[in-house]
Formats: sequence, C-alpha cells, structure tokens
Amino acid sequence: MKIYNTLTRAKEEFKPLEDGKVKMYACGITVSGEAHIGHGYQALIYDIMRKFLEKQGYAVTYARNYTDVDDKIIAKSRETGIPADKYAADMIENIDRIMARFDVDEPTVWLKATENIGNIIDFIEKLIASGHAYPADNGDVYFDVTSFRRYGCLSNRSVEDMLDGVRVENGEQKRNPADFALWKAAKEGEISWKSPWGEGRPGWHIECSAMNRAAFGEQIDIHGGGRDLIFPHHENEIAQTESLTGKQFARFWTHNGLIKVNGQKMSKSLNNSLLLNDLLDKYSNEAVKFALLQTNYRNDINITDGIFDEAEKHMTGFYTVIKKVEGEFGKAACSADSGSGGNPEIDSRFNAVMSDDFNTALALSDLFGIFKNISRKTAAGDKTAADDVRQVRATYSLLGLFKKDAAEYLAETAARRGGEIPERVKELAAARWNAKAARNWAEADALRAEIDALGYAVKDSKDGYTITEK
RNA sequence: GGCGUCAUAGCCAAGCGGUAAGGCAAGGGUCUGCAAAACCCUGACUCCCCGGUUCAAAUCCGGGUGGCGCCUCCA
Repeated sequence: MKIYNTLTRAKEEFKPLEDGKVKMYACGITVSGEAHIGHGYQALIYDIMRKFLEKQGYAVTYARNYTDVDDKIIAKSRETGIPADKYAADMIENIDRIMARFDVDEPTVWLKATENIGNIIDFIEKLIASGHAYPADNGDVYFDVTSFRRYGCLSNRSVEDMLDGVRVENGEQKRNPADFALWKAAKEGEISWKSPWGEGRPGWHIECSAMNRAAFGEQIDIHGGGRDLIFPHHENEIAQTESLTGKQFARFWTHNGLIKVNGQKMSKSLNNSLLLNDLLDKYSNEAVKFALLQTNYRNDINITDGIFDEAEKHMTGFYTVIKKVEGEFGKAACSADSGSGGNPEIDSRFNAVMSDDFNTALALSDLFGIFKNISRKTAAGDKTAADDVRQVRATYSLLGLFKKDAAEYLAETAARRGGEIPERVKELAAARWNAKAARNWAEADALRAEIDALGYAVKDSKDGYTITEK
C-alpha cells in the first residue's frame, strides 16, 4: 500500500504505528454555510481511504471534526439574529442530511470544537508552561512560532519567508507577526467560554490539535484535508502538537485537490460555491461520485460543462447492462450479497490500482472494459456475466457505486431527466406513431420535426416509442 | 515577492525510466422506412519550450514559459 505523503513529497509505503491499526483524522467543515461540492468531495475521498484500508485488513479509527465556532459563524449569527451555537447546530444537522443524501458514511468518531473547550484550554496551558505560547494583555493567547524549530516543515517555508506576506490585524499583540492565535478574547456580544485568560474562544488551529489528542493521544497515522489547509492550518497543528509531545504528530499527511469552477477555486470569499444539495437535485449521487473519482484525489478538478452529464450517462449505461443481466439470469444471481462466486480478477485488479495511492481513476476506467465484457457474455448466454455483476457490486461499493437496484436507479434518473411531457407533444407523438403504422413516412417525419421544434425527441423501439426532453 | 502544484489528442484523463490506458465528442460501418439505441472500426510519428543524464525520458536533472493554489476565511 503506497500513499503520497505531503511531508516528504513522495509516495511512501504505508506502515501504521501499531500493527494492524490505523488512526486517521480528516479536517472537516467549518459550519458557517451549506455544504458545497468540495466538502462532499473531501468527505468522499477520506471515506474511501478509510474503507480501502479496512479492506486491507486494518482496524481503522477515522475521526472527523466540525468546527462549530469561528468568525464567520459569529458573523452569520449577528446577521440572522440566531445565537451562534444554535446556528452551528442547525447547520451541522443540515450538512449531515446533505451528506446522507450524497451517501457518504459517518466517520468512527465525530468531534466538535465546542465539545472540547476543556481539552483546548488544557492544551494551551501546557504550551504556555513550556514556553511555546504566551498570553497577551488583551486576553488573546498566541503561539510563538520561533519556539518550534521545525516550523514550516510541511509547507516548506521558513519563518523569515513568512514575514513577507503576513498581515497583522488591528488589535493583535503578537511578538512576531507570524505568530498565530490559540485563544481569542471575546468581543462584545460574542459567544465565549471562561478561561484562565478571560472570556474567549479557541483559535481554529488549536481545535484540531486538541481534538486529535483527545481522540487518539500523541500520534496518528494519517492526517488529511484539502490542499488549501497545508498552510497555515496543518503547519500550525504540527507546531502545536509536536511542541507539546516532542514526537512526530502524523506519519502521513494527505491532501486532496480542490474543486474549481471556471478554473477558479470555490471559496467563501469569492462566493462561487456549487452547493452539493443543488447538484443532487440534478444528478444521482453515484453519478456525482463517478465524475469526481475519475480524477485522482491529489489533482484539482475543474468543473466543466457536462462532466456530471457524462458521468450520469455512464452510470445509466452500466445500470442498463445490469438490468439486462438480471433479466437474463435472475436478480438474485447479480446481488452483491448472494453468497460466494463472483469474479476475483475484477477485485484483485481493483485492489492493485487502489493500493497505489488510491488510484480511483484507473479503477473507474476498468469499468468500461468490464461492462463491455458483461454485455458480450450476456448476449452469448454465458451466465458468468451475473458473477461479474455481483463482483462489480461487491467491489465498487467501496467507491459508493452500484449500491442501488438497477430498475430503481434507471427509473429515478429517467424521472429526474424527463420531467413532464406537455400534452401537445404527446398528441404529436401519438399521431406520428399512427402515421408510421400506416407507413406514411413523410407525415411521420414532418411530425417528428414538429416535436423536435418543441424541444423534445421521439425514439422508436420495437413495440412503442419514448419521448425525451432534449 | 516567497512557497507549492500542474502542463499529455477538440474536451476530460491514466501513466512515475522501456517505447502513449480509458472516456466524451467527431468520422466511417452494421442495424433501422428515417432516426435513436446497441455493436464494430478509425485517432497523439508524440506528451508546453530549450538544454542535459541514459542503450532508452511524457516519465530523471537544469533553465524557461503558462495556469492554478497558499502566504486573510476556506475541503
């Protein structure tokens, strides 16, 4: 099993700290707004990593967090008049619902910043005691970046480099502009907790360090997140935790690429987010997953016209084949949980490509050949086609694919696509069918043109016709 | 300015030193009254540019160019 490690900028053979066990943590969402496609993507990727490691025989503990207190949440609270804690709790519920719709499994452990205030304060106190952090007169507490020799090791920066671009906000009392806040004193009317430094709230970076320590102890195997978190968030996590423990925090740092729209990253400040929920109104969750997993997780994905349409087309095609196989050899024979058998080649090939830094792109491209083969076998009456389908379902469910009943999937996508066909179009189509039956081709073609002009297409089959919106 | 990352056919994309996977679109064919669907066939003398290493480079090294990301919040 090879995994790309951002720390070393290389693929490395994965070996956990403790034989057979994996501790992994992925930075979750700051719940100041609805889940966008990038959040869904990140949740999907780490769920897949977890599941594949489990498939390799590891007992995986996978923790994810919700950052449920921060500046943007406080701002939203002010805007809406809803108390910050209520706003965050509602948003978490909303995001959980959307993730369930996307069909990504829950982590082993959910962590929330506001449920770990005690752990955070304890962590900060220890950092102050060991000289790595200092309280300022205004009630803030900062981490002293110069106290951690390796600061910058993940993002490859030196403290001197950082002084260039750093911004100092009004009211901050840092010794060094690159220092970052562990604790922020409460301003008027802000949600806050009691601390040795007065009323306030935790900084973003310390939350993840403290929650990791609470959930796992001093060291973990894999720490992941979006690539935009490398600096400063993950850099700061390393500084905090390693300053406290003197040990390497995470063995592997993994970072997924970002989802871009029109060549630009989706971000809160640009306000160009594509909401997951909206996407799921238009496409099945499996189509969305297929589209996202066609690119390796470390690359960015630029959302272009048609990537989801194309993916939906593929999933529909695959399910159409499955339905045919079911019709031919029986539904039970194609079901993932119908006992042994299957096609071990499909599974071992999948394992081989996924073992190379989770190469989902190759795993998906195999599907085209697999289904071509299944079609061929089915046409030839070879009932091992059903074994292949069963194997595809069993193997590829790890990527969140082929989990649905074929007929249901097809009906659902057809319904989503089709919408309501206007009466006028239906009449024209019926008239055309009659003209066709009378072998009046000119009339039939004229009617087709009329239907076409209304934005619909008629497709004939042996015993009838279907109307689709173009 | 610093750091990082990417650059492969019209488009998406794999590839990580051994002579360019896969998909979409396009073209041709079979089938069809015509279409659609399905099936079959066709595509990069070459991997942004220039040097270098090597028997061998899209893949390694050096130098350019361009895109994107981070250095404010961000998955």
